Amino acid sequence: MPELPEVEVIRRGIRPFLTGKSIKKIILSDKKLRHSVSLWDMNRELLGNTIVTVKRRAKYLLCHLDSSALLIFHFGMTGNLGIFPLDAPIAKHDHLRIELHNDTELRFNDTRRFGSIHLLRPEETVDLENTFFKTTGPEPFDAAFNGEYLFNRAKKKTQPLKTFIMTNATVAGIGNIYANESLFAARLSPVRKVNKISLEEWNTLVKEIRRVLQHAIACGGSTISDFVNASQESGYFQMNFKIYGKDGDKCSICSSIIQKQVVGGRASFYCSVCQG
DNA sequence: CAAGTTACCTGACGGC
DNA sequence: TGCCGTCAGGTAACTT
Repeated sequence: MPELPEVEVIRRGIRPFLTGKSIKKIILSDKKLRHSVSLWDMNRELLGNTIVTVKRRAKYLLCHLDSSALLIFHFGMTGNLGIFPLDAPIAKHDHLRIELHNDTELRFNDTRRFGSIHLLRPEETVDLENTFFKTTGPEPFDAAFNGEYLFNRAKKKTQPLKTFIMTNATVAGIGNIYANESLFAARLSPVRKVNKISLEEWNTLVKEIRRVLQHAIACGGSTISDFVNASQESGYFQMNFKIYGKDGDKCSICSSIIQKQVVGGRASFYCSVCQG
């Protein structure tokens, strides 16, 4: 379930193996992803071109080509990218293989196919923020993401706090796990109505979201479930969750029993004492 | 227009 | 043993 930290870890993991490499061959599986690209379009925009930078925006990974074309990956629930020797066995659910000129291969694997692959032609990449990312909110580490921004955005809404921060238009990259962890760190209840949150509380939440995400990136991304880091070694660092999946356990602050409740259709974990 | 619900997928797991 | 229901959650499309 790659959220922002996991995508960032994948990016850092594969970037050195991709930059400066040109694309020699592309192989697609016959399975459809949530969104995918035809082999014909891939070949036209990618073959013979060189990857110049690997970036991230929200939970998307962006491979910029020297032609200015852009190959974009979203990992959905179970997606992953890795670099392999050409003769490494093909895994079940490998949906895209991009052979590079140095006889290595970038492989996109996605068991549940909630992931997506997008390809933008050079002329489509000039103003990404107003096109592809038109509805995507600020990055959590951007100055634009601050207490005042959240306060103003929330004041006319009645949503639960957790749903609000998981909405990509509010802030990019926060999924269920880090929403739970950030709210616990900020001592805020997931079910609070967002129009009742004070500016001071929003400021605290911004600070805690950044701290939680930064910590997760530093831990190499979480290794929960089927996330595997870019070098394909499962779990080299394990993020220690304080609240996610801990229902029935004692709160690390006050020893009360951690509760589980569905909020906005998603499993939510919280301490009813600390996050009153 | 905001907010809530469902569809898309596979695999792991628990109950019987 | 094996069958079935449930759950996991990112996002878009849908309904209320």
